[in-house]
Amino acid sequence: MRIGELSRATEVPVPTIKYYLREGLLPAGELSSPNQASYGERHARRLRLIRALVELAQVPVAQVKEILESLDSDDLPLHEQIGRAHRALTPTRKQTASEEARAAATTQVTELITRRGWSVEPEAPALATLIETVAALRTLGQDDLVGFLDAYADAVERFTELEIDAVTTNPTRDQLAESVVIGTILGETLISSLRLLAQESISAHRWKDH
Amino acid sequence: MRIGELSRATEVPVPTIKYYLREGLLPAGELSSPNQASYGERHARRLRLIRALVELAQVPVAQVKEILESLDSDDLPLHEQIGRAHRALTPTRKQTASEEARAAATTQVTELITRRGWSVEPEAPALATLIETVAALRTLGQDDLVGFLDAYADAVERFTELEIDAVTTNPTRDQLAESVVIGTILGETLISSLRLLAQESISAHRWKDH
DNA sequence: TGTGATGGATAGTATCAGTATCCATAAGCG
DNA sequence: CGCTTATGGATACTGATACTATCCATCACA
Repeated sequence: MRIGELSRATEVPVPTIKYYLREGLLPAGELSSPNQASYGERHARRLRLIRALVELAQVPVAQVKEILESLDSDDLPLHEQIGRAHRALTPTRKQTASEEARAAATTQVTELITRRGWSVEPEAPALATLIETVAALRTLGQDDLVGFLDAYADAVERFTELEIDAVTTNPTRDQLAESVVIGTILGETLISSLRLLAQESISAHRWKDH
Repeated sequence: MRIGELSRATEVPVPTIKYYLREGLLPAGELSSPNQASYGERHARRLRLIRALVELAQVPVAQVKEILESLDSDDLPLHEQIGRAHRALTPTRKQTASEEARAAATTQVTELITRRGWSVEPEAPALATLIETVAALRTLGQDDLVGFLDAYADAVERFTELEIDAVTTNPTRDQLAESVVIGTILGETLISSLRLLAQESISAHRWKDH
């Protein structure tokens, strides 16, 4: 495949493909002469993955790069690969909450994690986000939602188990890692749109009269 | 409160507050003279909400504006207010999937919705996202994840009911609408960080040896 | 009376995700 | 063989977003 065919096969414009090549998201094609390269099915597959992450899941290009790098480093233990992808997905946010709000939230989240028996490294980026979110909800006067932390955790635990079961059926390690990453990211898009639909449907019934 | 005090109270820089004023995210203070305005607790509250949405939930400023406008239009029925906020949250995405992948996904999603008895308008933006996501998962060879659509929907339905119950305890309509919006948006941040933590924890146990 | 803050307007900046342009070369066609 | 079109690689440009910075004519307050 030359670049034009790759473009037609994936519906990604040629200049965009060139951009991804420049940025190192897509490995270079095999050069047959200084200005002639050929791309294979692997490239098409990778390109489709990039588009799904960038367009659908709105993952920034720089993060997509890190995620793909973690996928490509199959010398790492699987758990470490997943950890890297997670880190790429959770940008270090500015701390929004006040000192004391954060302290309270930290205690609450830590207790939640102990209660559930989760093993989480203290540096996990998602932990910081969770703490900031709980603190923000408190500050915004939404304490009742915070009261549902356990209910959320229940639900989340349940489908995470399912996901991991599903994904474990993958024959090779490579495919396994890729499935986990796709599942993590597109799964989120899936959940969030399902949630919006559920909300609309339930709220329509509940507040017909308001 | 003058702008400097508002800035100190919320830890938002003065130029940023001015920017939000310009963009119409924050209502102007009450002018006592041509260059002297005073802001109240309502402004501080609004500002904290803006920050939570922009920094924590990464909602683009333009969308935040629409969301706030829907909150402020309490002449609309509640369900319509929520619908507007939803629309602001789901940017119309480019269609990524191929014709036939989308057709298949549409059928599957429609069946899911019927099976669940959800009432969803066909123009709901989340619907389009859901369809594109299912199509993308298929294209990327993750059919097994698509098989879990019902399991996801179960979980999502369960906590959406809880949220709506919680939020319904709010005394006034204004507060109710605000709670729904905050719950929708920050709830998503909450769920996604819980999910990442659950994944790390489960994957650590499951793949110690990989 | 003068020092610092304020409202309002306008301009500038950094980052991001592409697009566009150029060029020397190569491939395919008649 | 010549001509058109495509290609790889480099560099430059663009439009959107979310602020920052600067200016200036007031204004409050010590």
